[in-house]
Amino acid sequence: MSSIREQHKIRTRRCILDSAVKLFSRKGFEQTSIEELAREAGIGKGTIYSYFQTKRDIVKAFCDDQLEFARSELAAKSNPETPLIDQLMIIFMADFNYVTEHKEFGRVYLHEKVFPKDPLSEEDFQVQNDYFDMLYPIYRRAQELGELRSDLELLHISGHIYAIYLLMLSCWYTGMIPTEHIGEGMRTMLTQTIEGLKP
Amino acid sequence: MSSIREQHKIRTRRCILDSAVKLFSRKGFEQTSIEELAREAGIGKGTIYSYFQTKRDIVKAFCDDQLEFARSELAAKSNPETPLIDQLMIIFMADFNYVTEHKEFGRVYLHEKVFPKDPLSEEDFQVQNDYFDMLYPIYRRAQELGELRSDLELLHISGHIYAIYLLMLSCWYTGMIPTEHIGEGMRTMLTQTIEGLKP
DNA sequence: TAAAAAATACGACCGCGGTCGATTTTTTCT
DNA sequence: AGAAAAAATCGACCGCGGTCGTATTTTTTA
Repeated sequence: MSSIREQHKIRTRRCILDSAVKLFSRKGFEQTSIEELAREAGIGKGTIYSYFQTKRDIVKAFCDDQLEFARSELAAKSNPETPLIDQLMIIFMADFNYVTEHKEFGRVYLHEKVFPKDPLSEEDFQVQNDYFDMLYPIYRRAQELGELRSDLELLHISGHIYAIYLLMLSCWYTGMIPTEHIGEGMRTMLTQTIEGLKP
Repeated sequence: MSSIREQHKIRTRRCILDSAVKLFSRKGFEQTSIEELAREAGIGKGTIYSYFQTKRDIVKAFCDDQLEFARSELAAKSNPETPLIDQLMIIFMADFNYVTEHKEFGRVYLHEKVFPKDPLSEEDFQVQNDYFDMLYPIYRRAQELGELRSDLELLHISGHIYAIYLLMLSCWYTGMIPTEHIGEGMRTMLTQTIEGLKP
């Protein structure tokens, strides 16, 4: 029904996000001003703030979208018959490769999501939970196949593996591990997670 | 030798840090302006920038100092005869309690240290390594006592436990786990780390 | 001890993120 | 169709982080 208006809004929003990807990737997040972004998108500065509440929210919106997309992609690709660790490697390395190509977005997003200023909103929790939910079937299947203990809560298993993923991201952002070694590092740590630290 | 000048510099630096602790804790990091901080410290705005390069560096300086202090404290307290997990709980809960009382400092510090904009400087790496080094004797002792596998590199063990610690901090900052449950969560996850995920 | 040199303190100034009321564009009502 | 209402656009404006040239204080020199 409401046509011109709605369509235009959707197009403008896309345009802002596209311009953001272009500029943030090229010049960095902090080095790109909202005015520049507005100019690139061909709109006024104030208009951006009727689409996004803060500069960081632009990153959040983009990443949430991408995460949703990645989730649907992976749900299709995943093969429950391959060993757990290989499935995890496929998922996390896909994620990781994405981050390396959008370093600035990943960084700002991680700041907001991992160590936020205020507790996460109900909506942000949902994004997080949706991601965990995607992995649950994999863990459950691994439990059935005897690859994972069945006496552990799925939440704790998910959390544990998420922790390892965060660690690897941190190692990459800090420069402790170069891009080309992240894969083997990830595999080593995942193996260690599954095997355990005790003899 | 150089007296008046050096002494005054040290005193001013302390004064800035004290004022920062006071104001950041009371009003939050972003909500406290440098001008306010300068007024509280009884100096000019520009002067602050001859002691610290950026606003966030004030937090970094404070936290690095505290970390150094905490390290020396713990080295004295630690008892190599208690079970590994209890030692780790003592160390990390001490850290954690400190963070809860300096939430704003911890948040800004973690952003800088875990997902930094640029690779960590040599100096920042040192701070990190010093912290790991403090834990190495504990892990080595645990290996000798048969509590930890001896075929694992200490770096990987340290990294793994650090990952769990980051996870718990994230759960706290996001509001996923309330303060009073962090202890049991930490213990659960550490146990799971040591036992492993496979049957 | 006076003057030169060096180090430190300062606040006006700049560009940026974000706000707000005035203006324009679209929709709804009669 | 035209008027009234609603929604969206805009850029001047505000406070903040950070810079920089100038003023002030301390140290060195003679």
